Amino acid sequence: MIMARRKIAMKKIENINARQVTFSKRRKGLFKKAQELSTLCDAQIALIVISATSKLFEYATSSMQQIFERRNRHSGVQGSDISSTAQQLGSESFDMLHKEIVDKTHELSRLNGKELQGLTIQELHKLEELLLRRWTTISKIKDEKITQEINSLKTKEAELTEENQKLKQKLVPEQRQCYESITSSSSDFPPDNGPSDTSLNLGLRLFE
Amino acid sequence: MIMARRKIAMKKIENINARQVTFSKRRKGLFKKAQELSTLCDAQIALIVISATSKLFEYATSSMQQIFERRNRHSGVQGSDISSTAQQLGSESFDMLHKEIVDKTHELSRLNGKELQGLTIQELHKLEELLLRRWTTISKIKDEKITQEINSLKTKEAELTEENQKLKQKLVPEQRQCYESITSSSSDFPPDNGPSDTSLNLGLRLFE
DNA sequence: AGCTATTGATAACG
DNA sequence: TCGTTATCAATAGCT
Repeated sequence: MIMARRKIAMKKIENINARQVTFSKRRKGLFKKAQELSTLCDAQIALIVISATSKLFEYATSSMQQIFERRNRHSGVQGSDISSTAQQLGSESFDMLHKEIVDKTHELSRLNGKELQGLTIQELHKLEELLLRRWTTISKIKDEKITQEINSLKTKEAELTEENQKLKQKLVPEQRQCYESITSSSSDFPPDNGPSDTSLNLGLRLFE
Repeated sequence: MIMARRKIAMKKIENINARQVTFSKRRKGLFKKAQELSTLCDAQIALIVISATSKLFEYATSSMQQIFERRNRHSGVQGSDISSTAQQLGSESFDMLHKEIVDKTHELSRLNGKELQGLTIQELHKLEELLLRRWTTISKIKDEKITQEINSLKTKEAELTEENQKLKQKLVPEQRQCYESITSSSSDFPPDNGPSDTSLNLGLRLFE
């Protein structure tokens, strides 16, 4: 590239002001290109840019956003049965991933210098891809399971709420009054905007 | 952008062949732009692209690697080394997995086939460790969130159940009977038959 | 921030 | 996939 009125050398722009301007312009262009590539070719993209002045800019397609999870959630939550289930799930996945990596490594070891240099690099790339794919797969499966779990709980909640309503209707007015407060507190629940989202939506979203 | 002989609509290219070609060209262009931006403006950049067919491509400046290595070391505590401006600007726990993959890949790429077999294996082991650590971290964060969500739902459920019981006690025996079935059905939960396995097995085989 | 002269990127085709 | 080329897009230098 390099363009317009005149070419510029492909080296660091020394003039601070000019560099700043170029950074702004090119950064914008880069992000646009990234977004277009993802749209046109259905690719998953993550892009992080940090300026010389340490300003951070990032872009990620939704599928990549999962990975941008933030850790600002501190839960003081004790392990429920479900919690341990989740942990278990994690361990299992972990073990499988680990096993795959070990196997792969051993297999590569067996190649034992017989292979070309290029092939080794190739294998490395394969491994790398494999790992990423593994991670993605596991992550996805986990999400699905979690979503199921949560939906199940929500369904149950709905059932209970409904039963609740029915029961209340059976009560005489005087009795019902005793429970008014409880009722209202439990019926205004987190706005159920499409089940399952809560835990999966915290990615950042740029370009949307 | 959109260019050349004719403009193209900014939507997914349906023709598979054309999409593949465009992906190749644009990806190349995008990486070039990224490289130029980093050179001209002394910016730190990490870029990961995954094609619709799950092929992985990435680019990262070396300075980016250092930053993330440092950040990863402190990944345990959120506010520890956040004195740096870059981290203040948000996304402090940004995509460590992908970042590390990128870093590692570049490191490995730099070996450029010249290295000994043993060293390659070493690198593989490093990569393995890295990925596992990343995966674990992310998995943990997610589990925490999930646990929170689920516990919240469970609390709600308990409240409703309790209220339910109270309401039932207010009913005369004949009425109560009508709801016996509902109660029991909603309390026994989906058979949690060994979570996660089925779906985790669809992994690809190695060296396919 | 805007404005253009230029150069760069690339869609269509071979 | 690779090369060519007509066009469109990005942007360097100025204001």
